[in-house]
Amino acid sequence: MASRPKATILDIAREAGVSKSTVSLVLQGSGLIRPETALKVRKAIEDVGYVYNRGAANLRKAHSNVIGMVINDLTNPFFAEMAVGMERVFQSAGIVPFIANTAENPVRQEEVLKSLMEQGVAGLIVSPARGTTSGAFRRIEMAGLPIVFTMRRLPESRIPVIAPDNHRGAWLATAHLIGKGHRRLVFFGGSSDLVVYHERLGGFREACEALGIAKRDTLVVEGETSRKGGIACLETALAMAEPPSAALCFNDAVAFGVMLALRKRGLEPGADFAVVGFDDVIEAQHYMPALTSVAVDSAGLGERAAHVMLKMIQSRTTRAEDHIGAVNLVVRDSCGPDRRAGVGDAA
Amino acid sequence: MASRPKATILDIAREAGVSKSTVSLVLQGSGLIRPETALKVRKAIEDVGYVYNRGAANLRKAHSNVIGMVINDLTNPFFAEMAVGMERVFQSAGIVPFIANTAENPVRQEEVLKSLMEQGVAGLIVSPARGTTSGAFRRIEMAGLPIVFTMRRLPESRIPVIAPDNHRGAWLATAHLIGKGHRRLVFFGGSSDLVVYHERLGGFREACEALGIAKRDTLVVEGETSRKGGIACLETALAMAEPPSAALCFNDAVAFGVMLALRKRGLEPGADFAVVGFDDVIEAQHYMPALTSVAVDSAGLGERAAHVMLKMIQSRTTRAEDHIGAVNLVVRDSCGPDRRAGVGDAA
DNA sequence: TTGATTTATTGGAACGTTCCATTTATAGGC
DNA sequence: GCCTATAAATGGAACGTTCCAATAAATCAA
Repeated sequence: MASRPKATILDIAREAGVSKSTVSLVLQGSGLIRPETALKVRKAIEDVGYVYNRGAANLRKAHSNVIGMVINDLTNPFFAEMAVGMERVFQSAGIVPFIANTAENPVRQEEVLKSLMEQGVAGLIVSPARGTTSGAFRRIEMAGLPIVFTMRRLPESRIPVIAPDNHRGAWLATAHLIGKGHRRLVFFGGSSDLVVYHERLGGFREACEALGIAKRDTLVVEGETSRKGGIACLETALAMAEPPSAALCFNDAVAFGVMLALRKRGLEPGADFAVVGFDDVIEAQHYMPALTSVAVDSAGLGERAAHVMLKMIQSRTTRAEDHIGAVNLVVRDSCGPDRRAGVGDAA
Repeated sequence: MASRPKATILDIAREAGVSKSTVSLVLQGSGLIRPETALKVRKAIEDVGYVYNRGAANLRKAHSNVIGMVINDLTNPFFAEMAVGMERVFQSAGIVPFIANTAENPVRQEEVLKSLMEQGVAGLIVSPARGTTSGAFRRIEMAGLPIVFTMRRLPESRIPVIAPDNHRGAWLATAHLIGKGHRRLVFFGGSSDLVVYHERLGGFREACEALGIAKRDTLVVEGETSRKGGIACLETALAMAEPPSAALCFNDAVAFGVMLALRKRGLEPGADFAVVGFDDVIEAQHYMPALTSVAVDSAGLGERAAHVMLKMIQSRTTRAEDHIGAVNLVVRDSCGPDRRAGVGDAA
């Protein structure tokens, strides 16, 4: 039963009593073949259990129907949502996306990209792993393969990027916190090797400055962009001589960690300490308290990225416009007023 | 800049002043070539920006290094965890897993499987979409391609399965609830087109029977295996003339939905209504209250599946043993005693 | 030196497709 | 009947690799 010699179009041709060219034509759905002949061929295909060999085909026509999707952290629901958005549009274009996970590991990313290219993908959608060197995509660009970045950009690369308006999102969230009466704020999580980090932190800082928060009252604690990182961030913040009363978190995962750590210390998120997240993953609305977060429409960004990729493939170009997606702050229950100041409305 | 003609080993050969065979040998890391020659070749490879064409190679050697991983719901963190487990072991074997999502859609699944096969994968790890017909994998079996199922099995298929001990897990969870004094229990979520459903429901029923719960006190409410499904389940249960006091949920997503719906009605999960989940995803421990759930070690199952697949590929067989993974109940705060009975300890 | 042995390198056929240029069959016009 | 136009089917070269058998070069034994 194991591995009989695979059937080829020649086997089908023999079985159906036609030539290999005819079989090939049928396979491609050409209208040149008489319907009855096509039927006969299709039956033969079924009978011999034929599997199309795309590798062999690509040897001639070099137009594969798969695109690679390289993601830095599959366990972050945010990326899963984005992936689903992409799949929606690719499906209707007859393209199959293969997803590969890099787990934030540049070495792994290198392997994965290599493998995808060797496989002859038509294009690449990449959310680069942290610490990716700027040369990592040189080979891909050299090969003239369409590529777009999502969510993250590389410092000095000219590869098109599809990402949310991080700066604005952070600005909005920060303004919200300040509006609630908080006067000593902190930015939690992320690290400076990420461009996104600078964008979000920039929005935070500018909002603070614009709305009259003193420099010495706008704090920053770097950390992992995960629940664990959030826990650690809160610990360091509370250990300060003069702790902040509100935090903007790099993403929702960090915010969840912060809320968790607050609870562990007997503090109530929202009432005793305000926290706002970034990304607005589905879980955000289901937490207790529900998390105020910057919605980035991950599925929409995924769709957008897919469309850009499609366009690039069709027009065989390697250039495209950046796309900065709109964001909006979803206010829920995780940011009450600053207790000490006694300003603002109840959560 | 766009799409120059791609370099082939012949271009490299010319560049390096050797034959194509030599280049091929270098590419495969053969020890037969003189180190200096190899170096010269590698330099040429770098210079011309060569990309290996695995499709062409597979035409001859038919041993690809990619395996396909077909998952029914990428947004369920449970599967992402499993995927990560698999990747760990594949990576060290030099195999690249490509992930494809079917979104519980059998038609989509068909397309994805076809594409993966055409791409010449070495094997397939599949968590079948709900409603998959038993014939869906016939072609794959005919082709003698190694395939293993994870998490779900098909009614009468002989394809090896890697899955948790659903029956036992449900039994343990049910016994726990009964031990807490509950006397009228319900099973929430899932539907009978899933084999897993029958396994878990079976464990629930047997435990009820064995531990003296009357048939008319063991209820069942089918529903989607999602948060939304959980919400719906609770609504129907509370609308009953004689509502249950505790629920075993098909999975954690359903349990989260149930807890959410309880809150909306002003009921406290754990105190007013006991709920236990299944899968023990990471979120379970972070919910309020923390969810009691059946841990299935998803990453471990993923690793297991990967190992089985590796073994199948090496021994070029298409058979393998099923593997039923151990489960254990993680008791947290979501199951207090039955209030009405006033039995058992405090949560 | 000559042959035998080992070490490096090479040409050519094969893999399963596509596609162009042909050939063969079918129909239409007179 | 023959010629032309169209429709349907076909053979062969090409795609980029691997691998076998063969050659060329280097080393050794005598």
